[in-house]
Amino acid sequence: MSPLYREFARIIARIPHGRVVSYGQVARMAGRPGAARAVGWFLRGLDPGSGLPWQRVIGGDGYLRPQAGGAAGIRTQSKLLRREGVRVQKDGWLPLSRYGWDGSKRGAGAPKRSARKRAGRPRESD
DNA sequence: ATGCTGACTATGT
DNA sequence: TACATAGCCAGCA
Repeated sequence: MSPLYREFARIIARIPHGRVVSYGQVARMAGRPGAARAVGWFLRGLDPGSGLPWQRVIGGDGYLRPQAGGAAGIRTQSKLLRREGVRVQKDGWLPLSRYGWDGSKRGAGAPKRSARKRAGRPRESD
C-alpha cells in the first residue's frame, strides 16, 4: 500500500457521518488533483472489513457509480447512505448541495459545481 | 519500458 | 441535452 493510498484512506475515514464527497474531491484533498481514477482503483481493492466508509464516495455529479459492484453494489451503497440519513433517490442521485462535504468546513457543503445541471433533471423532493 | 484498463472529470461537438 | 474524446493516476501483462 502506497502512501498515497493511505492518504486516500485517511481522507475517506474523515468524511462525516451522513455526508458524501466525490472521487475527484478525495484526490484533490490528497494533493493529487486529477487522480480521481486512482481513488476508484484504491476503493476497488479495498477490504470489505476495513471499516472505511466507502459508500460516502460518489461521482462528482451526485450520482452513485454503477460500477461499484454492479446493481447490487449500488443497492448496498444507497442502503448504507440512507441508513446514515442521506436521502438517495431511486435513480441513484443525491443532492450534493445538501450532503456534499466541503472537506474543511462542516455542514457548509456548498459545492461550486452545479449539482443539478444534468439531463433528466432529477428532483430533490426535499 | 510500453500499452491497456478502470468505482473519474472536464470539454467539445 | 446526449454521445464522444482527451487528460488524469496507479496497477498489471
